[in-house]
Parts: sequence; C-alpha cells; structure tokens
Amino acid sequence: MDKLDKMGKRGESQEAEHAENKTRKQTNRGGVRAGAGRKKGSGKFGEPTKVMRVPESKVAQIQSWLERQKKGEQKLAGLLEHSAFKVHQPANDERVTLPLYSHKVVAGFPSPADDYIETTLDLNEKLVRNKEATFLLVVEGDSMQKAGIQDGDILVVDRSIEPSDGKIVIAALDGELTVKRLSVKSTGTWLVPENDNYPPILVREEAEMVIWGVVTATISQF
Amino acid sequence: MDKLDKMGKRGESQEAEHAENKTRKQTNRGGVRAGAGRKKGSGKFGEPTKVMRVPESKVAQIQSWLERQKKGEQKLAGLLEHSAFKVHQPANDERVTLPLYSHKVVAGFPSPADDYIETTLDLNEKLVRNKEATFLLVVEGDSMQKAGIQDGDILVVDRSIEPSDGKIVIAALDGELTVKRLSVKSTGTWLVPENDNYPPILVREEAEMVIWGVVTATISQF
DNA sequence: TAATATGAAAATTGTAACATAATTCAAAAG
DNA sequence: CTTTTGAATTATGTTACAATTTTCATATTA
Repeated sequence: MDKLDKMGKRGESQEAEHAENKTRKQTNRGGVRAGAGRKKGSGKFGEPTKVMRVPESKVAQIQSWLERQKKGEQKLAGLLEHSAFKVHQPANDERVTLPLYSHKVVAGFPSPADDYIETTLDLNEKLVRNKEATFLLVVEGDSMQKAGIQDGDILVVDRSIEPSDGKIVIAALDGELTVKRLSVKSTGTWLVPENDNYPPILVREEAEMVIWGVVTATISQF
Repeated sequence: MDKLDKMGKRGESQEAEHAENKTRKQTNRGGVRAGAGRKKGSGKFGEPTKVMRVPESKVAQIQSWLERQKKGEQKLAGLLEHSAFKVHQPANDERVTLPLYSHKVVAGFPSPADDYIETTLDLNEKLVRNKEATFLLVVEGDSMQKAGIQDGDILVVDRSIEPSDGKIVIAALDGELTVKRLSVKSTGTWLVPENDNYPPILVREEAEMVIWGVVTATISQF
C-alpha cells in the first residue's frame, strides 16, 4: 500500500511539474555526474552478493550465522592486527615461581626435602613464549587423544609460530574449528587426528582453511 | 481405467477425427495421470527450498556446510569432531594475562569469530591454587598414559589436597616415586596405573608409602 | 506375458530479472 | 556557507523462468 501510494505521488508530481514547466524537463538537480550514486560495497555485507537456493529449514540458521560472521570478522580483524608477530617481553612484576623437583633426584627418597629442589619455574614463562601472540582454547572431543590432548584440556596456542608439516594446529576448516596435526604431503594438505576412530581430512582446494595458530602445549586438569 | 486407456490407445488413429479426448494432445505415452511426475522431496535437500542472497565469499562455506549437514546424521563421530570446542568456564580471578577463546556452537552453525574472547586467564592462577603447597614434577614413563599423562609432562602437584580414592597421586612406595591413581577399596589400598601394560600395585601393610601430594594438572609441551 | 523404452508430467534448481529500498553527492536553494 | 533536493547508482528480497531431473503409465519389443 505504502509503496503504491509513493508511486502514485511521484507520478502525480511529475505530471504537475510537466504541466507547469511547459514541456521542459525539470532535471536541474542531481543528474549524470561522475561519482554520483551509491558506492559499491555499501550494502550490509560489504561485498558483492549472490542468490543461492537453500532448504527452507536452514534459512534462519544461515541468516543468523551471516549476522554473527559479520560482527565476528571485525573482531577477528582486530585480533590479527593486534598480534601480528610482535615480540613482547612479559612483565615480571607478578612472577610466580614454583619448585621443580627432579624425578631422578628424589627417587629413593620418600620425603620431599628442600634439598631436592632442582630449580624453580614460572608456568607462564614456561608455557608462553610470545605473550602477545598466545591464546588459550578449551578442547572438546577426543580426536587427538593419542597426542595427549583430552576432552576439556586447555590448549596453549601460539599464533607467531609458522604452521608446518607435523605441527599440531588450530584450523578453521570451512568455518569450523578443529585441532589436528598438519600434514603437508605430495598428496595434498591433510588434517590428521591422533585417534584411530577418526579419519584424516583432506583439505580440498576449494575449501577455506584458516590456521589460527600452532599448539605448543596442552594442560589437563584433574 | 485400464480398459478405457486401452480403448483410447486402440482408437489412436481415430483420435484426430473423433474428439473423444477433449483438449487432449494426441499423446500416446505419459500424460496426465494420477501419481505421475517427480515426487515431492526427491531433491537433494529432501524438502522445499528457498532462494536467498548471501555474500559471495560465503557461498562455498554455506554449500559445504549444507553438504555436511545432509550426511551429518550418518556419522556421529564426524559431527562430534566438528564441534571440537566448548565454552570454557571463566576464571573468577581478577588478574588476567592471556585471552581465553571460547567456541560457541550456536544452533548447529558454529561461528569461530563470534564472541570468541571469553575471558582472560593467568596460567599460574589457573593451575596453582595454593602456591606454598604446590610443586612441579617431570614425568618419566608412560604408566599413566590413559589419563593423559605422558613421558616428559610437567605435573602440578598440590600437597594441601587430601589424598582420597580416585585421585591421581605422587606416591613414594618403598622409596620409589611413582604417579598413580589411588584406589581405596575393601580389598585394600591400591596404586592403579592407567595403562593396560602395567598391573595395579597393592600397598601392603608393611610397605612404607608416603603420599607426596595430589596431581591437579599435567602439562604436555610439543 | 514380461521386460524394456518412451515421453509427458511434476518437482527441482540455478540464475536472470524485476521492483523497491537505500545511499550518495553535485547542484540548487536559502 | 549550510541545507535541501533528486537523479544516479548500488543493494536486496522476491519472483520468474528455463533447464534439468525424476517418475511412471503406456507403448513397444522380445
């Protein structure tokens, strides 16, 4: 209704103008100009779009996902900028050191005496080489069980380490996060679980894989 | 019906002359029949579809996701793999050093970039509850492999926690230091390895066992 | 009679097309 | 100089359409 009304109004006014201005076109504003008109990429997606056919039941999910992707990309961009391979020395103001006992030394001695303290260790320093490029993730699933990565573990992920063959990586494959061992072979790039119940995943050319970082440690809490 | 059709067929040559078939094309095969044509739901999605406009860069991901959704029900294992991360409980500590990302699985369409910074976490605070009573040990051997404790791991041991049934403990049994799961049964006290290649150890009355502490975490570095 | 081939009907599917809607900016108006 | 105007241009949701696929009663063949 509204739309129809607008159309009608526009048509009317044009007719009126036409009548008053004796057959002269009234285009004395706007018009053909270089740079006129809406800018490309000014839509809500910021890029060209395509129409695609999807099952009815999935429409809402996809729309929701696209919304979240939009917001998330901004945050991810910020993260990438922020942790772009800059080495930063961790402040040692709150340095916590713990006694590290050597298994060999204490073997045969049933009491924990201070004499057997081999060294002291700060867990942050031990586990975090590059503070600005490191983040933590919690694992769900057992696909890396043989590598000692268990369900519920906290992974220490270093974004400044170059992903290479044999490294355990956090990979976003077609938008889904997984932890797998990266295998770069002549047969292609593979994401290999360390659990016989799971098959290796071939990263196809058309797939979109983003490596978030390399896993440097895993922490299991009991 | 059958008979009528047959009659029609037989009168084929006369169809042009006699208008028995009223507006029927002179089709002698196929044609309007109850149950003719493609069945509903026979498409690749098995349900009605809609067209929607999406950003070009997301087309491949959505298609890939739809593919996996389709055959997703078949492999539960694969499904679990895809949601390899869960939300981690935020630490209630004020002090923060490392970002802890969480991966929320939203309505089956996970978005790795959505609200992924859950909190920040200090590893020392996360792993050490009682600093004065905590020490670290380096593991030798694989007797606790199934518990995720590997050779070379760093164990976080808390001496202030009361050893009890089911806890993983550092025990000095007759002068030999081991890490085992403590099992207190009616049959006696046992030190149980988590590796089928090692037998449980019965702690005899006359044996001298000293529990050094309870293992609260294990750290594997790659 | 049984098995195979045929082709129209019905549904699917990818993409083009269309109608608004939203945005932009130079020129006109104040 | 500031505000208003409106054509130009792109974006967006939906419909339309042509090509494809599937189905099955019937015709044809064996």
